[in-house]
Amino acid sequence: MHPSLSVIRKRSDFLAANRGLRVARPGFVLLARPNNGQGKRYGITVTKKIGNAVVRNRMKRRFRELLWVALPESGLPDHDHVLIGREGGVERDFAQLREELGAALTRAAEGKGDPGRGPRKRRSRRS
RNA sequence: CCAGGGGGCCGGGCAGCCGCUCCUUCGACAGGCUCAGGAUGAGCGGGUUGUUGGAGAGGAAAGUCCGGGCUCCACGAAACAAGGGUGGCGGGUAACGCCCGCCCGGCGCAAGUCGAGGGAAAGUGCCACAGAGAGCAUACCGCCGAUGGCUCCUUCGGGAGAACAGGCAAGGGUGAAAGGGUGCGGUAAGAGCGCACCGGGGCUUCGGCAACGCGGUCCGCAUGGCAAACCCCACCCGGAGCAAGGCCGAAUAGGGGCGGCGCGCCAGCUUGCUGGCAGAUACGUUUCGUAUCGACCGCCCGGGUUGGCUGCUUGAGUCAUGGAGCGAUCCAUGGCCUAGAUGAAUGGCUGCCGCCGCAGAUACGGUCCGCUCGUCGGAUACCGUCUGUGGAGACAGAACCCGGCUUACAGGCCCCCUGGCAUC
Repeated sequence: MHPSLSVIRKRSDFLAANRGLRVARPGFVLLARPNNGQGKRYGITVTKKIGNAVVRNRMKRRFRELLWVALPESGLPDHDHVLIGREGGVERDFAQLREELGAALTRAAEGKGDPGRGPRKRRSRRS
């Protein structure tokens, strides 16, 4: 891994990223949010809706490769970057995904995100 | 060759570029700790980064259905009860609901395969629908009507008829199941009523560790099914799980205990310190002196949040050889070390080979035909071979570790067996 990168490990950070910039692309959704000077961090979310463990792991591995290449060059400094897998992301061409991620990062750096999902119903969690 | 049965194994390979995790060799960098100290130094331990060498998902890693190891908790021991599980017999095993062998029964020509396979005269309950009748069985259609009565005839001996009483359970019909089966005799018609064979039950010789089997003998033999309904019998089982459990340091808030038990007044200014007086405790034989203390401090213990380390991979391990056993499996000797991740590594991209289909080329090999039987001549694109092109690539990702079971699975390989056909 590139020395300037680190991994997001806390659930609360993932939830916080939801409130940041949001750029949607056919294979994935990019979330970006400032993190108070903790450097460039990344996280990957692939839900069970996408497929079984094999499919999910493969998607995570490909996304990780993409991020390792793209973030040191064009990532947003001191931001959390979260990639959310979407249906079709596994079959999508790798080079195409790379271009789309670059475009998404550029767009996020300009501060332009897609409209968010709007206020979600809060589900009260036990524990 | 065709059809079928059983068992075992594999489940892509090679290369290039860029990477990940864990060990390992040798450095570099900046900290830390300990020892010694004049500087220097010696040792330890991780972190970052480079470098040398190495390892890195499955047969089901899955479902989490059984059985164990390990850990903590509970508990005098044991028995009983409750609840759950298992259920032919013997063996294997750490153990099992697993495996092996055998027995019995069903299916199949056979190889084989399937079976929760203890108890139904201990008791309770259920047997829907259909059907006349379904558990102290029953009589709808039917059969008979010997016997008694009725009608008719009579040579007065009796005969014929209908089917009232009554007898029967063979045949039909219903059903998953109708109170042994087939046949002969028997009878008015029938019926284990009698007999033969088959089936069943009791007792028993012999064989077998046993389940059970072979035979003998007695009994004409009403007493069904469901126990995956309750139940009875025999045997087994404490609970929770690696987020188990153990350890470590720091910051912040802050609980308990012990000790200081005195918590005050005055002045100065740097506004929380200094000085003085009073005070408490200890010591010194005294009104005195010295030391310490002074509303928060010191020490110890405990809990919460977060992080790190450990548990963590050497184990009922695996391979080879030899031996015991029909086998599951066990024993001996020797070799080997074979993933340890934690928002979770074991990969990303590309090329070639291999697999399948289609098109084309080739008479080199197979194949077919002919004779002069040869290192022969001819035919043919069916197979091989070569070229091009298109496609398929399953089920599925370790999470403390083992033994099983179950379920999913593209394609492929090997061995054994059975039946049929052909040839010798």
